[in-house]
Amino acid sequence: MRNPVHQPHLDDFDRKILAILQRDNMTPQRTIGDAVNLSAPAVQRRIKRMREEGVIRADVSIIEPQAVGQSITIFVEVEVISETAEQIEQAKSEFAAAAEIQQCYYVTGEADFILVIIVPSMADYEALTRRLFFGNNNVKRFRTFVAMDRVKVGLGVPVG
Amino acid sequence: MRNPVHQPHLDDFDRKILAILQRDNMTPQRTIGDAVNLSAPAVQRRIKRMREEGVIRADVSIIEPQAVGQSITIFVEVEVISETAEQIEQAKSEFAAAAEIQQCYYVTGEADFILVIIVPSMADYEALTRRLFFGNNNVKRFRTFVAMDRVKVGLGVPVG
DNA sequence: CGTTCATTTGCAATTTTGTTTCATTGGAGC
DNA sequence: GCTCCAATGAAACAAAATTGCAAATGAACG
Repeated sequence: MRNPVHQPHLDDFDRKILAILQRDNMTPQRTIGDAVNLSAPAVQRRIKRMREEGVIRADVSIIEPQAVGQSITIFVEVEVISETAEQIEQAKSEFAAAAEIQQCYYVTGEADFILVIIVPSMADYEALTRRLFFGNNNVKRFRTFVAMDRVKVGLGVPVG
Repeated sequence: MRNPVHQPHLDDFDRKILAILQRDNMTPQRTIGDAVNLSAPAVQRRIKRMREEGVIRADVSIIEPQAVGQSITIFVEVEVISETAEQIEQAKSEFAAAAEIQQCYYVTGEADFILVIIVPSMADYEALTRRLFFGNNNVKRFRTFVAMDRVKVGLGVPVG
């Protein structure tokens, strides 16, 4: 997979295929072909190309966290003290390495990082804060938001 | 798919299978079988069961937003004025319906909702704020964070 | 300790799906 | 109008998923 996504030319077929795949990537290519008016091989070639170009990043099963005992979703805004390139890179790799951190973004605004964390219990979250925030002397402060309802969860993007 | 996930008994096999699937759900069942020491049909039955139980929510392709011209990721904390059940439900369905809103959580803390938004440009975001926030008289205030780097993005959960 | 019953498994056969081959089509440029 | 190039569909082929079935496993009970 090529890493930088320059400006891959995606036509209408590609976009329709993507729309289907990001809803259900187990859809048979023949079915996709019927939906977009293309033969199965044509669909397959386009999918293969988009994978190689990095348009399609991954193909995954989405697991219900509750089913595996990870029932609490938490947002954290983290503000750091020093924002040198080195310190930021350090924080990024630390956050990226934590299994409990499902998503991590480096942002502008009143915080530096926003984290999405999944844990089995608040006790686990508390332990995590000790390890990740109190145990890191470049963290100035952090603010916690506990999710009561995961209203809409996904990684779908508008393609049309 | 059964909606409520009661207490599905997941054994070690199931968890190992899930770990593989949420990394790459195109892995052949035979390969999974080799990895977990089970025959392909056994793997397939377990996957089928976990789909029916709702342990596996969906199977999707992950698309690189930039590749489809959606290059800006934005976090928004939304605070509402009235938190009656009715008003909250109203807000939930409104946010859930917006294609630009990739994720929406109802949270405790200094905000009521946290949104993850994907748009092609800041102009689009500005238009969206007018429609969604300024055009909604139950929104007290909202705070915007623009993502400079998507350090870690996914929906994987710890299964081990 | 042995029997029974329900569940899960592996193997083999079948069906479905993915992949490759190859001749054809439809333009773009000359 | 001709050539070249890229993309396509039909058919053949390969690989994977799914099903049927008999055997193995394990727990409950006598």
